[in-house]
Amino acid sequence: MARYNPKDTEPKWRAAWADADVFHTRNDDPRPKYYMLEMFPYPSGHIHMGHVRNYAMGDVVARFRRAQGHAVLHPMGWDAFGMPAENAAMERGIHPKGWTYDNIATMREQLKLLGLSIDWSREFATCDPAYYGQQQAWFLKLLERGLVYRKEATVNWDPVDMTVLANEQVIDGRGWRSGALVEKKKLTQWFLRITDYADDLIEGLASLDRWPAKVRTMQENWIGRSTGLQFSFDFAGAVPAGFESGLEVYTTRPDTLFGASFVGIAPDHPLAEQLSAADPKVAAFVADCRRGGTSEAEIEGAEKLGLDTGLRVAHPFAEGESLPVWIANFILMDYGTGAIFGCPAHDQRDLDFARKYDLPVRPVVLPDDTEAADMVIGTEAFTGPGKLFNSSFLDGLAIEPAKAAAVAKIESLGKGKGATVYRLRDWGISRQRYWGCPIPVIHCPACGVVPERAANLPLVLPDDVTFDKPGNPLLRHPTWRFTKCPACGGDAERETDTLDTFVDSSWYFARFANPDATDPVDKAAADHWLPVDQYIGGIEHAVLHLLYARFVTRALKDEGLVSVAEPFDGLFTQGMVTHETYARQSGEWVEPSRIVLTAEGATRRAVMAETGEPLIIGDIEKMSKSKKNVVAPEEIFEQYGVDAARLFVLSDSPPERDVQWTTGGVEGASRFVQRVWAEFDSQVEAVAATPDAARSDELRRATHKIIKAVTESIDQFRFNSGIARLYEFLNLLKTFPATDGGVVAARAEALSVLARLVSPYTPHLAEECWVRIGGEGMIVDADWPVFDAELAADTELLLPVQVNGKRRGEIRVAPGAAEADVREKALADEAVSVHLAGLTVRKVIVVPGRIVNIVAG
RNA sequence: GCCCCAGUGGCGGAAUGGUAGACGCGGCAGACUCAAAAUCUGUUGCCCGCAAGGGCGUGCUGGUUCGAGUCCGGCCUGGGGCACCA
Repeated sequence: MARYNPKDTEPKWRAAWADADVFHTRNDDPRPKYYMLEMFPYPSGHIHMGHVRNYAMGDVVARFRRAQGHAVLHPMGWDAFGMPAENAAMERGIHPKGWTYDNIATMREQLKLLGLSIDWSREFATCDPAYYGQQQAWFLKLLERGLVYRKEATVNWDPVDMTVLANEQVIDGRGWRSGALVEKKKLTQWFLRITDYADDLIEGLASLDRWPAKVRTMQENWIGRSTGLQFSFDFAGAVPAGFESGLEVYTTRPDTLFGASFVGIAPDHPLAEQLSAADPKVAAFVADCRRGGTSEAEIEGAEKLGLDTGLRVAHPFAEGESLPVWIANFILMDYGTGAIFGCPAHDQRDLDFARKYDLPVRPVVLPDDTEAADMVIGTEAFTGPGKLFNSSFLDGLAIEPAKAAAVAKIESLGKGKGATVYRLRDWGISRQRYWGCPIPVIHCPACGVVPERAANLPLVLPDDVTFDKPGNPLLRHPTWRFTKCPACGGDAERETDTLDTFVDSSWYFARFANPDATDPVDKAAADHWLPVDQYIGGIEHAVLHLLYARFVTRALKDEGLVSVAEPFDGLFTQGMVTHETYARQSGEWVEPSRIVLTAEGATRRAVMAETGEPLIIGDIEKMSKSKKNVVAPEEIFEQYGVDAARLFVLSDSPPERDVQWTTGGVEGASRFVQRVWAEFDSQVEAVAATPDAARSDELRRATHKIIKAVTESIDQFRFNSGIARLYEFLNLLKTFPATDGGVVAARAEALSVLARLVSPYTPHLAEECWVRIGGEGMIVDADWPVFDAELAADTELLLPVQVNGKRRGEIRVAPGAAEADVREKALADEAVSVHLAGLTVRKVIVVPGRIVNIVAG
């Protein structure tokens, strides 16, 4: 019996699949479609274990659906624009284009090693002019529709990457890629009007029932819709220039208007700027506010600061009453109107502010169990439910009706109206970088911003650029910038900003339907394939890529390019691959490949392989170069084979959770591969014998049960449980050896099923096994086994019998046995009756097919 | 601060309200071997016991139930998201 050698077998089958072009998908395939997509990779140069897990998962689903008779679209491409290519260019003097395409070539070969069922004929990179030219085409359509605009705005500037970042790309005050503290800068930038779709993006979430609730919640929070009232306060006394119609504020608590004790404006509110110009004291205060940092810790510790402007506004309801106008550092200009009214009794920030500056605190909401006289606000604002009091016409109303009444009153006074406000801002897409999709517009001194002519697309990035100086090389290019205005023909300049790479990845799934289309999207092909039936990727894109893609799909739909609003019908967010860390006493990290692990009982030790120097076993963390806890996929493939690696990353943890890479674990998977092969390889000439009906029946039942279990486990993304059942099945199969002539037929069925059930996980092994049992064609073309419901059901049940909730015995009964019979059998059981001695049976609970519980006392 | 998720053997984890710990890793013992590796077999939650057997046990705590890892209340710990968002 030969040991299974993946090094010989795996390349052979990959070549066989490629030769037969089995994974080529036709758009006119009449079978039901299934679009399986994993988030496409950035071509960093090497695949890592995270890729292995992501693509192995997708491949299991793709192969499974394929075997079930679907026309499966399973493509691959490259998210190829972006900073690292430019960094490489600056550090090593190579061109970003060459660097990127070289990396793609390397990674394509590495991915192909994984044996993925991918239609490589549809491959493209976002940096291909054929792709980004089409992106420029739809960008211009959106520009025409007014979904793209340009404005001066305070933006997030990453001083390390020297570019602007969108709000979604600033994590805790730092650039998402560089980790540098983000600065605020005023720049003229291009924006996509994602806020136009804010409502629709929230409403759409409800239909995404195959998305993790967590991602939907994150998007909902990110969009941050709140409903309230926007209205203006009339100035009482002096009226600042330009504010004749009053001061606009926004509130979600119009019911608390009678508790208002001040009005606050943001330090960068136009009124504050106007006052600064006239008064150095105000100017100094505003400058002070700007100095505050944006990081979490700084905001947490920041003290409330305010300055009384001396201006006053009239209370809209209470005749003759007026409120002071303060500039306050905790009010944000870019939310609502940049101005609020403060109700200290029922808002913690307002209360902190009021206590510091000695402003009145007037409670207007009374908790149901409290007397008005006892309602005292100390250092905590009351934000709970109750009835309005101290509030004139609102008195006695609960909060919600009071809100409605206040809004109605303001509306009838013509001072404002109910308003919905979002936390979401428009998507800033300008990047002051070279390696991205050029924004196809021209700045003409006479005509202003003029779109490039469609006929001139793709507007190709020039290759002859230099990276010897920081900043955008397009700005320094001697000729590319300078062009003629498409409208008037006069001298004009091209836009030198490029598009955020998240634009590139926000529609690629539609392009896969037909990557050669002469329009951005081949409508018929996209209508056939979209939406993606199953999308898989990391949770880190919950409010980045996944939100942008939903928005762009809607925009493209309104443009008539696609028919769906939601691009991804099912979403699965897979966990990361982690590894234990090892360090020398000095704190220096050590690669796993240089250590030896030993265990004695529960005590584990790590030492340097060469010197025996004891090491510290550290935390289990995401594989990263800095912690040196990285395991290279190629080395694993070389040592254990691709199948074992694929199997292990899916077998050890639920797919949504992190999986810890361990040598022992991959060795276990490798052992399984060997043991499966051994079962197939041990086939001997069938010995003529009388079939053993009982034993054959037992094996057949197990076989049909495993079909059911594995089918369901893939359906439900419970790969680890399904694999465990396969291990179990193999253990059982080993008790029906090939030499047993009585089970020849049942064993043949079991092997045929086993080969097909493991094929999504270990496709190379499965092909080899298929040949060994004389399967027809390649297993990749074989049908998924179907279980016989009768065989998959039990013929005899082993029911536990409890006495007062403790398990005391077991009885064998037929499924569907009459309750009275089960009861009688349970009471008669010897082990049970021992525990019933001296007790009176009060009640017998029979749960059919499950358990018997005897209550006795 | 608000919202969400998770806590089960030495480890990863399994368990439609119904035999807790499947399966794998690790450990221990044995077979094979001159020996080691590989492989195979057995065993492996904790405590008492020679054994048969018994007791305890799913973060803590209270409850619902014939029966709770699972449902409900309160708490603790860890992780994630949002956050001066009016």
